[in-house]
Amino acid sequence: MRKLSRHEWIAGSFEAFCEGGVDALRVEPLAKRLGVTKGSFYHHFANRRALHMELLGEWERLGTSQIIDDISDSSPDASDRLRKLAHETMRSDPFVDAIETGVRSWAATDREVSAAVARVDERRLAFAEALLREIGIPRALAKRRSMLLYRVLIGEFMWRTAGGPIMSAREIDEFVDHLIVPR
Amino acid sequence: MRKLSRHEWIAGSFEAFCEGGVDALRVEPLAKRLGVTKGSFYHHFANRRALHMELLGEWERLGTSQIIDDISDSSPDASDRLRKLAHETMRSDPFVDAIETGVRSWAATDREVSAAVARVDERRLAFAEALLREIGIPRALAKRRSMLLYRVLIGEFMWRTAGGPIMSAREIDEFVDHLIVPR
DNA sequence: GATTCTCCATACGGTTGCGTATGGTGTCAC
DNA sequence: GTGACACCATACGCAACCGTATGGAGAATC
Repeated sequence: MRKLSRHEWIAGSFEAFCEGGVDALRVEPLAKRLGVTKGSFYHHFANRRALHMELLGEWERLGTSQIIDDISDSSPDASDRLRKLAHETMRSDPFVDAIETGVRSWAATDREVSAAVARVDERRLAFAEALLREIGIPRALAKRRSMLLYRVLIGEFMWRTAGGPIMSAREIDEFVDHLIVPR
Repeated sequence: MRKLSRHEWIAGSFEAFCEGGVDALRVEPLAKRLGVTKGSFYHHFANRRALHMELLGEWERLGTSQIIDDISDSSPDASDRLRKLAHETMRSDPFVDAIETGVRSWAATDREVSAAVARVDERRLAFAEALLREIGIPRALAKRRSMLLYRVLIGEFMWRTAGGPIMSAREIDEFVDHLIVPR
């Protein structure tokens, strides 16, 4: 008899989420997928919603700290770090694409989710804005440019998910060049 | 006894789609919403999928011609038209936001939908690219910049749907300025 | 006013999924 | 080996929804 930990349930759910969004997070199909019955699920989670919120929380935790920590001490030059941030986040990764677009789509019909997305967005934007200010861009302009960067990033995720061509390194560089120009 | 035309069904479905995405396009809830029973639905449509494809087709038809026709003969100056295009498409309209994000989210899990989205994207991109070329941007650069514009647009839709601040006129202008700079 | 056609209500069977209740199986502690 | 505990299977009731079958109401046609 197969025995699963709570974490194995979460990991399996993430996979399912990537393939089918929230709608794929159904107890019985997940159980079948994991080779158990829903008896296992209801041992680990109170209900369906509990799993959803667990995944959302996980996304929120990883969604900010991960990349930010990675970038923060990569170079003493702020524009290098910004460039690296752009390349890292734009890097094509079907797993990341699916999660980011999935969560954002989900947010459209769920207040709790959109609140989490808003928190993540805020932290990511603050990070990008701080980099731009360190480069020497004045406050208001840095704010606008960081939002522009973020819109491009979200657009890129959605775009790739729909099957569009990946943003090339050259495009990314051109774009970063524009962001860091003093004006 | 209330009698509905096929078109009234489609219009009502669009509303529901704006509020809840594809998932809200369910026969019985829609019927209740429209004040009839599903007997009416199955008189006008073969099945649920048929309605979905009808709406998708409608979106594809309107999604391109609408704005493009509006812009095409608005000014003799191409950069003015590009600026107008940016402002028009970025204009905040909850109805448009919901549909654009809803269709794009839907595309993530449905081949037929993602194909339609790809066709619409292609035509919109071609239009923007043509404007940039008319302005004098060389072919390859115009292609990259039109894709950048489009990513920002998609990002803006998703961003607003999640509750983020609307892109200001100033931000749009700054961005267009960057797109039309000769380099 | 009988016929016909359009549109719809109702009833039905079938599927999928949620959540609960209950008991079973394996694994430790001792 | 006997509790105790963690984990799971099974069975159940319930709800939502799909699609079909059938007949009825109303308007139009003649």
